[in-house]
Amino acid sequence: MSASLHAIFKRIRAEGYKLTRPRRVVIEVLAGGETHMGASEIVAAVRQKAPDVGRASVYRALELLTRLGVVQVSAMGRATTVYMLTPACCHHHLVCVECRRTVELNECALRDLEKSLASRFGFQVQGHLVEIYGRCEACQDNPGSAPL
Amino acid sequence: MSASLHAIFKRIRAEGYKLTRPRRVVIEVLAGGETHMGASEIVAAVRQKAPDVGRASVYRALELLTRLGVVQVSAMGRATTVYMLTPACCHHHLVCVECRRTVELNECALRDLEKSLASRFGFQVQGHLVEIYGRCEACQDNPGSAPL
DNA sequence: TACGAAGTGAGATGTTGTCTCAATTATACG
DNA sequence: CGTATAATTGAGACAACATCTCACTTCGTA
Repeated sequence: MSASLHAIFKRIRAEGYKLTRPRRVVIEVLAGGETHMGASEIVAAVRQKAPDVGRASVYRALELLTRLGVVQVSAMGRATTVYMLTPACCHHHLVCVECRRTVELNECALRDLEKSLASRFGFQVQGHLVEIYGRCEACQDNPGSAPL
Repeated sequence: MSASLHAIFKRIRAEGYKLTRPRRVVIEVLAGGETHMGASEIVAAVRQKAPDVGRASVYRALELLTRLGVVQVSAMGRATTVYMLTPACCHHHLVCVECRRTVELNECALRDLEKSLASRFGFQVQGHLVEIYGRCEACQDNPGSAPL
């Protein structure tokens, strides 16, 4: 699914950051849980594995991991941010704007684009996220019935 | 840039929703401001044009407009959601994870994919958003110096 | 023009994210 | 293998962001 935990740990050290308990546990939680989790879910899961880890450290870990490209943040088409480990291979989301149900795709239309960006803008690409918004089959008939 | 305001207003009525003052002003603000705005910016701008509009109505309008595909929400690679009018044509973001500076692209690698999704999943595509994460040229040398 | 449903404003409430600072800990080095 | 030290942490205050409730207003229809 994504890079092995070991590889991620190594990466953190290689970038000059310490591999601390909060960081380790956050990564483990993200790797073991749903494909994408809300902040509160992550905090809860982390504190179940390691009750002495503070909330702030979870956010700080997510911040760092996002900067390193290990974690991606998405609004999933609404004003609720979710976090996920950056998938090793390309990964698109089909997000229903009514019910928020999500289909994950494993195809990629962007490999070539990504390469050209590096040379044209001097941009160091870490990964990308594609979100396609619309209504899933179920919600085309009864819009406005979103569960949340 | 995006569909004309008039077309959006028509669309709201066509979907059976009322074209109210808060909704009109939110759309005008999004059309007139930066390409993407934070929630608080939008609220401030709306209240400048129409001081009697409540905060909740701004959020409600954004919610509706998102469901209609008129507005898109993005986390811009971090835990801060921004809102923008859905661009008429394809629109990619290059988001720097260090400083959050953003480059906008006007090319599209997804037209074909989008079509095939409609038939394969019965998904009614409204639009898509591509976010490519990495470090911009300036931030490759001094990571960790993000302004926010 | 009057009616009814949809939408609204205000502010309480809930959630999410950030900050500060003394105490702790991971790593490099002797 | 200890020790120095700079990075990191935990707790909880704080701030920002988002949602909810409910009495009142307004849009669109007839």
